[in-house]
Amino acid sequence: MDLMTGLKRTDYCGALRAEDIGKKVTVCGWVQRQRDLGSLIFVDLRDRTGIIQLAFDESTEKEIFDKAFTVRSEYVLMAKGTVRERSSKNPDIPTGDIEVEVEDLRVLSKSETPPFEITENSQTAELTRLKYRYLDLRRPDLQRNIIMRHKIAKITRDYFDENGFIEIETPILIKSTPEGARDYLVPSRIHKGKFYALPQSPQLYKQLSMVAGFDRYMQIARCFRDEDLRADRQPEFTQIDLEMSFVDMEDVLAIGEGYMERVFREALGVEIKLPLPRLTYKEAMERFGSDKPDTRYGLEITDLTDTVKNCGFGVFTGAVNEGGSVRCITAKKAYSVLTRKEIDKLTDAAKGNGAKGLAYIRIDDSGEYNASFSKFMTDDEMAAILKTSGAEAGDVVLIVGDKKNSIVLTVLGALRQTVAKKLDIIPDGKYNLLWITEFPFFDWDEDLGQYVAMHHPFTSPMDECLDYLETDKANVRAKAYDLVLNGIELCSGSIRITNSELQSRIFTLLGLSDEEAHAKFGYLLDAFKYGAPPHGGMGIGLDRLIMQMLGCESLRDVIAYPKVQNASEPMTDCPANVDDIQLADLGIGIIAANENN
RNA sequence: GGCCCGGUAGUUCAGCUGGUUAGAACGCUAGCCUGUCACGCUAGAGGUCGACGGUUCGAGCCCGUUCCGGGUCGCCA
Repeated sequence: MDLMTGLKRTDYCGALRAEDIGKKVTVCGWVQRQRDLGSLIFVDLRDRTGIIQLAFDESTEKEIFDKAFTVRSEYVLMAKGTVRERSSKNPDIPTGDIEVEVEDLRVLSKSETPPFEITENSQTAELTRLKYRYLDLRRPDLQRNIIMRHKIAKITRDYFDENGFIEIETPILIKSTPEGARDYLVPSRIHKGKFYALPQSPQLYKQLSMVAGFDRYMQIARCFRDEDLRADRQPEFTQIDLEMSFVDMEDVLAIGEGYMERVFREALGVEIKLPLPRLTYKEAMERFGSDKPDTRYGLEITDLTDTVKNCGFGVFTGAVNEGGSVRCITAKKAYSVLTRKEIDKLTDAAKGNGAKGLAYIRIDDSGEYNASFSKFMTDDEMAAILKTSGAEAGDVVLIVGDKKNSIVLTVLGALRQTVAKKLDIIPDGKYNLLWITEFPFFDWDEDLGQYVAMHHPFTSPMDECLDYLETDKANVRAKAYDLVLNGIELCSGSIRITNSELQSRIFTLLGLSDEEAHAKFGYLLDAFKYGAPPHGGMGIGLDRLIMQMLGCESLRDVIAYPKVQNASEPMTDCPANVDDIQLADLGIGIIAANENN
């Protein structure tokens, strides 16, 4: 007899309620726990909706009771019976008023003792959980996360569909364009020695879809980047990719904002106030020292350049005289937390970020201060710094000066985050979304010794910058925008270039000859000869969005089968060696095989 | 590639200044138990202390190398 013969599930475990008392039900799921009281056995049966208690009484159904006796954790059961009121209720679970008095029990599958308990908030090492990800995913918190992910994807498709977007699948095997992140390469059997690449994003295909006249495109697209991992970075990740024709930046931002409002409302019941705040890149850097500022807390950067430009401390005046600046953050009520020892740690971190050092003033609760540089300063000069920085009794001022403004700002930006965590001033349950606009078009690459595109070479410069593209590259700004959520870059996009003259000007500025440009992106440039509508778009990091919405600390908590830090997957043990026949088929030989492999 | 943190029963951890047979809790196994729900009680099994090498009369502990994991910088148009 087939295991399922004669039985059909009528209800999910967690869906049963007191209203169902008296109802004949059939439920199935996994054994959370079996409690054997002698001549009475209880089994908690779990499925994706929750837990229902099954009750077995030796005196009424001996044969079924004996079967229940053998049941162990994670056995798969199907049970038919009658819902009844419990004689002692459990107020801690939604089904705690009822239980199923079992009349037919089938063990559909046995289970070995699992390597860790299937419970919420597991303390088990993540590596162990990832080796047995199918068990880890049974845990209620991960079930919730993955189901929420489904829900968000559904809201996403609904929203963009209602706004006239067409979902188009773009290829996974594409041509490598070795710019930006490293590509994952896929060898070709038919064209030995040639390679496909996995897309870092569907960028060029979505622009081609605009040329093709689809007008509004979206895709929940898998993207691949062969770079090192972080808590918020996986080598393969999912992006809500979109592109719109006949629009300017405001239209794209409006669609993006509308999406955020919708997804937060429908998935979390959280209202996001529109329009979202905006900061230019320059403002964001000067106030927060970051192009993805966390605005849930203050601790903003103050410019001390004017205050210290004539002071007695050579480090400060030197920085100012060489065209740099001196700036600070003022940590309120930080005297007891930011001890000398802590500041030493911060100094090391600041040096790691490129600063020469870190100056500080610590003010105790009586207003007495102690500064790392006070012996170089007059009392008036110190007083001026305290006044500009807004420091009061109990505060700590952290000061960085450098001949390069970018170093001063990024170092203070990093300190700002570290100090906020140490002071524990970052509020929970807040979703601070904001746009960053007017990104620099060019970025100076120290290694290459030339300017490269900060966003990508198809990004349109701002109209007012067109006059000085060649003469003042450092000040050219782009029609590029990011959406930031609680200090994480959630989304990035731009208005694209559709004018071929401008595009070739840009390629020239990036040191790309016509031939090179054509070899790399010829199909796009050709396409633009046949009527390209003005267009722009963006990509929204779906994994990061879900991670933030659910308050998770790692992308691994919202991706069903994630990779670990060395880009491998512990469950399947990939990547793995392949046999020589496969390699021969592809015309590939391994040059530097690791001896340990 | 750099830096920081970690690796001891199945799981989470303790293990002193280097000193006898490496402990606890949970889980697991067996027995008892009629209203449990983290059931309770009794007994039991379970360890290459990540690996290799060194110092030492003696190493879980000290040193070196290495592997693995986490975080981060570089990197991520």
